[in-house]
Amino acid sequence: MATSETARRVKANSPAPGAVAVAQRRRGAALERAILAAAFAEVSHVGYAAFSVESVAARARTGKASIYRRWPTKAELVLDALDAELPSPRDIGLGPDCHIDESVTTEQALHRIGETIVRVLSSPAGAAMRAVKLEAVDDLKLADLIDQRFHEPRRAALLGILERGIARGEVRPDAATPVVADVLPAMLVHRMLLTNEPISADEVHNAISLVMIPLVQAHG
Amino acid sequence: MATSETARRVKANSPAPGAVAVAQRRRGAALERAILAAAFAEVSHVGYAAFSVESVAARARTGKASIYRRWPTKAELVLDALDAELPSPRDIGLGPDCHIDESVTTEQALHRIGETIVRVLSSPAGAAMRAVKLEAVDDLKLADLIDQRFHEPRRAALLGILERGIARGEVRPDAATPVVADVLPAMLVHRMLLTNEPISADEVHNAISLVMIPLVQAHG
Amino acid sequence: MATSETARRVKANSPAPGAVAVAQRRRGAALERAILAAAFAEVSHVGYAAFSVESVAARARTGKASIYRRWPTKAELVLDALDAELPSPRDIGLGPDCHIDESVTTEQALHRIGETIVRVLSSPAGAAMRAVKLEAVDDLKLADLIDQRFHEPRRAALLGILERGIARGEVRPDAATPVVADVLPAMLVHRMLLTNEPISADEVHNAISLVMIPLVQAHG
Amino acid sequence: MATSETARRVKANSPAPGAVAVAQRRRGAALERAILAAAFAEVSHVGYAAFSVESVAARARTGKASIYRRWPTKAELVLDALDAELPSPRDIGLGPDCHIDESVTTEQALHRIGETIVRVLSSPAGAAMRAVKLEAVDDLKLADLIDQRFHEPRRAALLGILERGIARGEVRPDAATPVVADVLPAMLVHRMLLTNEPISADEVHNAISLVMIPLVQAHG
DNA sequence: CCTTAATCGAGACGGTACGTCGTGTCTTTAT
DNA sequence: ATAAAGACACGACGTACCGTCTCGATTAAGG
Repeated sequence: MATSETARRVKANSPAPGAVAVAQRRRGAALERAILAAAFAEVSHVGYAAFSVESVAARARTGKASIYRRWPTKAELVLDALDAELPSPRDIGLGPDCHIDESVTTEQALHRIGETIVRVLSSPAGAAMRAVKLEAVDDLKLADLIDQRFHEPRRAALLGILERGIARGEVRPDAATPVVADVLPAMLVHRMLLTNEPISADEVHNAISLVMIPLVQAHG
Repeated sequence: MATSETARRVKANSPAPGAVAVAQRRRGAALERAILAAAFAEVSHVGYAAFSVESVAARARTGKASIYRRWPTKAELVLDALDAELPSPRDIGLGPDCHIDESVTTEQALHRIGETIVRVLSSPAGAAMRAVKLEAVDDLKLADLIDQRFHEPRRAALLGILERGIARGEVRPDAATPVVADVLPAMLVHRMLLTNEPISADEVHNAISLVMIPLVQAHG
Repeated sequence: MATSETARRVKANSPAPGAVAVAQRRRGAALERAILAAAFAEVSHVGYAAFSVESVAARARTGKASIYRRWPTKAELVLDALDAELPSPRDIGLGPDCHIDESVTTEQALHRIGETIVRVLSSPAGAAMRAVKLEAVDDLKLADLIDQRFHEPRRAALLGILERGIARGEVRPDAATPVVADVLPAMLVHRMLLTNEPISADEVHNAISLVMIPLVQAHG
Repeated sequence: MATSETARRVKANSPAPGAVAVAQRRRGAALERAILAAAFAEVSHVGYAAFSVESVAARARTGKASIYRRWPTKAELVLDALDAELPSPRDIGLGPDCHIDESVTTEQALHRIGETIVRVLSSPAGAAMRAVKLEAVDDLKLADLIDQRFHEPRRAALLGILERGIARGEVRPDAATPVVADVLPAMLVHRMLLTNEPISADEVHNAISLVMIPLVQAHG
């Protein structure tokens, strides 16, 4: 039995009368983009908890199967959606291969990256991202994915800043390690998770001047 | 009339005719404890995401209504369950009035506290706690509760260690601030959330020797 | 993960503003009747092939689970729905304990039952019933069920008529067997299945006068 | 941009790189035969209800389009499959021109034909055939095709036997009518559809000795 | 012989329905 | 009154097929 001797439906198939072109059936990358955009919209509007594959499919005007074919879990779908929409380090001029102007000091660069982290975390997308981490609590693979996608680039950007600082004599030579590079994001994320209140500019300033700078500065 | 001889009838409500005594019906505090224990067991076994009120009710051999009457949301139920089962700060040697032996250096004390944090975070209850924390993203009350219950004692303990270190001349005088005291927990929690893998002793060691010590040490 | 941290929806729960009474939630027999009525309506309107549990649930304003709790398969649901709505032999005065007027001859009684069979088979419900048999082709249990519910009563009614005929001297004494009693329904059903055209009164007449009467009549 | 590194990419379309030769692509009649064989296999193995075009395509190692191009509906596909695989009337000794030995009585001939009907109906193909027949309830063309292919030959054979019986003095002169000739097939088909259990030799015997013989015999 | 047009194989696509599960509410029965 | 049990209305889950469609790869035929 299983499924369907589902009545031969009188195929409507009318091309949405009024539509200019028949809205070509999308496939491949175009469809993928549409789904990701819908997923991002969905997660921004209703949040992660209320997020459903069903709604995304409806919003993207596609079938659930086309989504499940690409993303096995809700978390990975949301992750990709965020990835496609959130600014990457490069977008804000801090990517590993981005040139930073000579006049910018290490401290200023740290501020810039700190503010970006805070801004992203504070957006609706940031809330979604934190929620995805929830999912990752019991899911090693997902946790790794988040690390690779979100944290690794920032870690690299920070490492780059530290190395540049060494070259400029502002940072002590042994400070450019991953452990040190993780300190700033860790503090900001932790702070956000703890109190769930907006992080003020002062707090970012404090984290940098009271922790990062003392930690890395050349004792010259 | 000939109605539905086929229908699978709801089974007669006989109270398991073999049961000798019906094991006294619990109520009030006794019932509450049973539910919390079941919730804790559930969250430890299947994790937070797969946690369901239905399963808790089954495990506690009670009805869902008895649970909903007491806890409006899953998060609060789990939080209460954790609260009831997790060791208190004093139990793990982090109480504000716990004495540290003279012979212990600041670095050794930091190690001790780092290992304690890791041990608690790594337990099943810790996993649940992390999940509740992330769930609490939009819930200030929950966030505060967790902060007060889990993080505040550690912050206090760390501040105590730093002040003791200043007295012993091992720590520079201006390092005993809440911001600095939060660095170690932040790093460990962040690390845990990121990769969800067990944190090795080496990593704790690194966090302390590469970050905490350079950050706080007196420049002799 | 599985299901739902499905957003705490702001329960509308408004009792259909304007509704006189809150339309008490149905249960047990009342709900069952509503479902069967909906199923019958559905099968009559769209036919068996296009019949879906989903639509029945919608029409009966209940959930699918309440249907699946009672009927494991579509076929059994339809069967029960038909059973509840179709006339039983007793309804048409041919039940085993129904008294038949003295003045009615065996031949007339056979006509009456033949016409009833044809009428039922020709109704939308009859079409559905035939379709249920399709399902039964690979399903022994279902086939038995159909036999018990639909054919056994008619067989009994026919046997009753034959026995009455023996008492009246119109039927030879050894003709009142199940095999003989099945001949008329078999012919009519077979004829219906074969050509799918309406069966005329003449055809029923022929079946009776050319087959049944010669088969059972006393040779006196 | 950083789009969906997670997305499970459609696998590259390489033609199974280990396969030595790609086993010639079929078309036209050869392909058609392969599809019909697959459809027959499918209907024999899983039955008519669970039959799916998708499975047939997989089994025949072709695409769904190649099937839909040829058969618009499941029923027609199955019917053609049966048509191609089932034995023709002549193969089973029911052809109009098959000679019956002098020594065979009418009763013996009826037995022979009854057993043949039962054998065919009981085969997997017979089950499929019954299902198609029931499916054809609303499809006159299909109904006719089945009638012509399966029932007409039997009716003719039976009429032949009855006429031969008249000539031999075993059958009363007015019994050789289509209505009478349909009685035996009707009973057997009906019996099969009803209970879906194998029909024993005894049952065939009963149908003949309790119904056919009394019905047709000369009263001499 | 080499195009060129079919048509094949594979499977993505937009859908519908499946049967299951968990939600939070409600009802019933038995303490 | 409240506990236990579980039915109920609902909505989403992830899967299976539907019938249509697109996209190379293969072929058989025609120039």
